[in-house]
Amino acid sequence: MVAKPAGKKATLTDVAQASGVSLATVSRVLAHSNYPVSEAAKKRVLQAVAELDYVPNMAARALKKNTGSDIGIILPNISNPFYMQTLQGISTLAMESGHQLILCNSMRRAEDEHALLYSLYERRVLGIILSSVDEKADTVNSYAARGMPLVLLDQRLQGANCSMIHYDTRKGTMLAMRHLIERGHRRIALATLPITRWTRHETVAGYRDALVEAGIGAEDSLILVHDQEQEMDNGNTDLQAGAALAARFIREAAGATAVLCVNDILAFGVIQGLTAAGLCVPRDVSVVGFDDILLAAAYQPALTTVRYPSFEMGRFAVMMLLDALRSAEGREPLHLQLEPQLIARDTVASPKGI
Amino acid sequence: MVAKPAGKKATLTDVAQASGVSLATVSRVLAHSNYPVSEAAKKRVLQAVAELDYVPNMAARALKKNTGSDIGIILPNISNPFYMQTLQGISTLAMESGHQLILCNSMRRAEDEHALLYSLYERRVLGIILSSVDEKADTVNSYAARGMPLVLLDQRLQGANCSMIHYDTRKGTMLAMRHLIERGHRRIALATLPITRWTRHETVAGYRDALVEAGIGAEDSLILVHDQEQEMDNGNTDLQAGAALAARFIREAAGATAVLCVNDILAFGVIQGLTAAGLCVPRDVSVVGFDDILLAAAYQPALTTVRYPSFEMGRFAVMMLLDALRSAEGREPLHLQLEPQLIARDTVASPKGI
DNA sequence: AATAAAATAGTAAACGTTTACTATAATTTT
DNA sequence: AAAATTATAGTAAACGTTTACTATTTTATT
Repeated sequence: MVAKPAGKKATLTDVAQASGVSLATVSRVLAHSNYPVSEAAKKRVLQAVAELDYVPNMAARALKKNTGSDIGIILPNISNPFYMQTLQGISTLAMESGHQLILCNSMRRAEDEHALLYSLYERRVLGIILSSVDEKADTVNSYAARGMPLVLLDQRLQGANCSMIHYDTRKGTMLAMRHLIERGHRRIALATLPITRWTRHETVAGYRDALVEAGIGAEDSLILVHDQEQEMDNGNTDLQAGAALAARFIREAAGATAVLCVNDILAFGVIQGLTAAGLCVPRDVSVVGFDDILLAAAYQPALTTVRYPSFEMGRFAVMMLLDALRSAEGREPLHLQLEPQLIARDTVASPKGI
Repeated sequence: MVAKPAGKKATLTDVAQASGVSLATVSRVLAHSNYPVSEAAKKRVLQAVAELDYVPNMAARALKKNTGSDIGIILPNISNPFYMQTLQGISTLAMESGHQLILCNSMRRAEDEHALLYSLYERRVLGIILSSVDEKADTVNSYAARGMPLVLLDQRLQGANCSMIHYDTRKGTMLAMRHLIERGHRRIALATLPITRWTRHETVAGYRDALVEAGIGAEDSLILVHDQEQEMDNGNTDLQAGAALAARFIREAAGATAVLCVNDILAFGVIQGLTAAGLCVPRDVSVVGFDDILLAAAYQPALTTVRYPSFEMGRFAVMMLLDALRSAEGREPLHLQLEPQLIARDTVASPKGI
């Protein structure tokens, strides 16, 4: 409680001296070793600790034991509400299991991502949870080969030799498409961000599959991809991209009665753009999003969307990491796929005239 | 590039051996010391590093140099979009200045917060950015007295002996109130979460001040505080709290034409509750929020709110920390107050009949 | 009562760095 | 050309822990 004036911090040696026992005994008491120590000695040590305001030095411990207890996590963009939930899941489980989190932000730049991976490796983190912006698996594999446990978050990187966790995006997309088709929509647009990640490719595939399945046949002119550079990402860009895509929808997607948006924020942007142009959702155009972020339900009209269990994804990512740590060296990478769920709310209606 | 088979990781000694120079020379090359080393030696060292896939051990370095380079951050709830922006600001500046972030989640529990503070102290972080849920300043002060640089985020803790950064909440509240009053509102309710933190007290004070200023006079029956336990916070609670408060507004705030909500999410909840009860915003009731989260602009109707520069708050928090580190020991704690700004959008109208 | 096992305590050697010293060669300065 | 710097290299002592050994005492087992 009482703060020491200043000066150097007390060390184990100081405590040993003050309590009249050996260095080893002090260490045993303080590191909660299961080596037996008499109650008397324990008491004296604890008292000296309190008197000297001794605080263990984790760097020394980490050096000696040659292992930290931290988990590294690299995200491309912290301010995406979607990752927030995931981060909450990660943090919850990490804390429960006594690990601390080193949070890194790659800002969507592959070179920053590489630098961060390296610095996490330097720190000897236990493992790394990564949502990579690198489209090649080389870097990731080089760390995997060095024995660093890695979990790829929300993606499936071709040729990557590590565990991955992601959603069944194709299925999710089909869920959304069927929902629209069942309500009578035939011309359905897809509003998407650049198709780089695997998950986006899956979305496009699911979109086409559903169209074919329904006997409508795919028509790529209805795939609206937002090409604009996403340099400075202040989190606002998805919203703006949505508005821009709404404009293109009106111009280019003649006769389309519905639009599928690859995430909820994008959907909000689209709805905003549509509304600004005098169109009414869902009367004139139906809209479906992805993710089911917290605000999807609060939106007016409440957003119909495909729910991905983002909190759970975070928890599972940590679980996979811990599991990889427990089991011996040679463990096969795990692939986990989480199930999507359609949440029908108020942005979908039957097209006019039906 | 090439991964080593397995085995122990290479150390400085290994590199020294492989390159035929001394340990000291290797260290000098690798730690970017300004001690002169011949080009020839440097080259040989670098080559050996590549061959052995040597990676420095940060724990050893931290031990020897007796200082880490990490910044700790403790938030009560990561999944609040408001903190997200702040976190982005923190992370951006931290990264620019070469620091890593240890992210901790106190889950709104004071005892967890204490444990986290201790473990950050154990790690010898450079400083801590804290949004405390503890209403006493004792714990914080004990770390401040031990010389740990601390920045309190988004709050002003009475008697705390450390730097703080927060918004001018009272002014922000008055801004919002004046906006409503100017448009003819006379009976204005305040929808708030439990009044624990200093910032909430300021809100209430600002609310009363504005009412008095306008010659209306404060009437506490229009202050609606959501008392419910906020045990498990999945981020959804503010939304639900808002809906609950909307119900109370309708029951208890007879004749009120507007409601001020202490954050945007709460405002969304209130609007939802109001709408569900058949009331129209802003025709029947005007609503104002606080924070201006990303989605406030995208909401339908777009939310009128008081913007707090949350991204900047994050940046400033890191700046204050770095500043405290640069300047010698005895530095007075800083108090920084950020200016609010009213963002007039579509949830405020003149009351009916005017 | 003798022996084996467990409990308790201490000594000293790591862990992988950085850096204060010391030492020598190369370069300036006078 | 001698003296004073400067550049370069090496040795060895920390930094604050943990833990393998060794040594002693206590307790349990026969």
